[in-house]
Amino acid sequence: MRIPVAERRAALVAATLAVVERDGLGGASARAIVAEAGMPLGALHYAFPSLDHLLAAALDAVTDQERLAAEALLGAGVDGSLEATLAAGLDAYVSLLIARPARELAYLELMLQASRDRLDREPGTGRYARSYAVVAALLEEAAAATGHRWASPVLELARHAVAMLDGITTTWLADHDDAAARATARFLAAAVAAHAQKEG
Amino acid sequence: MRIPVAERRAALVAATLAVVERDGLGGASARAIVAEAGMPLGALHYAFPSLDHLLAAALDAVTDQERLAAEALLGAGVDGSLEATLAAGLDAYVSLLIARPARELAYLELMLQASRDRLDREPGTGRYARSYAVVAALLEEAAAATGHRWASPVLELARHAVAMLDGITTTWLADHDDAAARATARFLAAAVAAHAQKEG
DNA sequence: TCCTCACTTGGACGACCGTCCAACTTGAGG
DNA sequence: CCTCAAGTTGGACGGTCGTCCAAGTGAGGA
Repeated sequence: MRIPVAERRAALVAATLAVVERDGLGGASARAIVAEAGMPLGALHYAFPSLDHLLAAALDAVTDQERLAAEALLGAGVDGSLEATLAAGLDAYVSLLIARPARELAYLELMLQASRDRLDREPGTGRYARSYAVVAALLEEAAAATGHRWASPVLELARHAVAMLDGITTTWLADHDDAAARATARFLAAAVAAHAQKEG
Repeated sequence: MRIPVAERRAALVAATLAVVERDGLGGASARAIVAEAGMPLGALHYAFPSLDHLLAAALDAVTDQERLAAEALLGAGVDGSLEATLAAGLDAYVSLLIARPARELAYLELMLQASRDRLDREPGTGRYARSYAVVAALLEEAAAATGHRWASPVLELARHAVAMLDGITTTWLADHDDAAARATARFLAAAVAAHAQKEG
C-alpha cells in the first residue's frame, strides 16, 4: 500500500496514542505501535527518524486535539451563576476522567517523559501555553455570559485552573474517590469565581 | 558480605529511588538498581520476588518518607496571617520543586505506573490517605497558631491542597515557569484560607 | 510493453531485559 | 579443624527491544 508520508505519520501517531492508553508508556514499543497501525515494522523508521520522535509527535498531537477537545466540555452548560457555571464545566471534566481514566493517564505519562528529557536542557517550549489560552477563552466566555469581569489576569487564572485540573487527575488516579474529585472541582470553581466581580 | 534481608531491602529501595530520579522509570532496570546499590545481580531476587515488587516497595517508601519530609516544610514559618502562613509553606514546596524537580518527577512516575496497574482492578489502597492526613494536621496547626478554625472538613481541604500541589508540580514540569508556579501557590493559599474563620 | 527507481518491507543484528539456578562463600556448631 | 546448611553470587537463558538495510514491489515515463 502506497500512502503519503504525512498520512502515515498521522496514522502512526493515532496508533501510538491508542497503545499508550491501553498498555502504558512502557508498552509503547515500535512493534506494538506498527501492529496497532496495521503497518510493517520498517514503516516507523521510514516515517520518523526514531521512536522518540514519534512519541514526541504523539505528545504534540494530544496537546492539540485531545486536551482541547476535553476542555471544550468546560463551556458546556452556561445557565446559572458564574461559580455554578464553572463548577458544571469542571464537573464535566471529572466525569470524563472517571469514564476514560487511561486517556488522561496516557497524556500525563507522555508529558512527564517529555519533561524529563528536557530537565537539564532549555525550559519547556511552552507546550501548555495552548491549554492556558483555551481555558482563558472559556473563562472569558463564562464571565461574559453571567455578567462578570475578571479582577485578575485571565491567563493567570487559566494557568491555576489547568494546574488544578492536573491535580484533580493525578489525585483521582491515586485514590479513585469520585466524590472527593467532584468536591475538589467545586473548590476550584469557588476559588476561581472569587476572582471575578459583578459588572456594573 | 552478609547483610540482614530487611537491610538489603531498604538499601535496594533507596537505590531504586536514586535510579528513578536520575534515569526515569524506564531506566530502572534490575541491573541499574543493583549497580547503584553496589550489590550483585542476584541480590535483587533474593530480597524481592520480582522487580515489580521492588518498584512497589519504592513507591511505598517515597510515600512514607520523601513526601512527608517535603510537606513537613509547609509548617516551617508561622508568623503572619493564616493566608501568609499557608502561602509561605506552599512557596517553600515550590522552591523544593524547582531545586530538585527530578525527585518529584520520580514520585509522579512511580505513582502513575502504580495507578495504571490497578485501573481495572480494585480501587486504590488509599496510598494518598497518609498525605492527606499529614497536610490536614499542618492545616490544623496553622489555624491554631493564627487563631482560626476551619469552616470545612479539614481532611477535605487537605485533599484539595494535595491535588493542587500535584498540579503545581506537573504544570511547572511542563512550562518551567517559576513565577507562575509561585503565583499558583498563592492562589491556593488564598483559596484554602477562604475556608477558615477567625476564632471568637 | 518494459524499465526504472523511489517507496516499502520484514528479517537480521547487537544490546539489554527479568528471571532463574548451579556453584561458591561463609560462619556457626560439633 | 571439619561439616554443613544458609546465604550469596554472577553467568546462562529465552525473550524483546530499537535500528538498520538488502531485497522486493509497483506506478509512471519511455
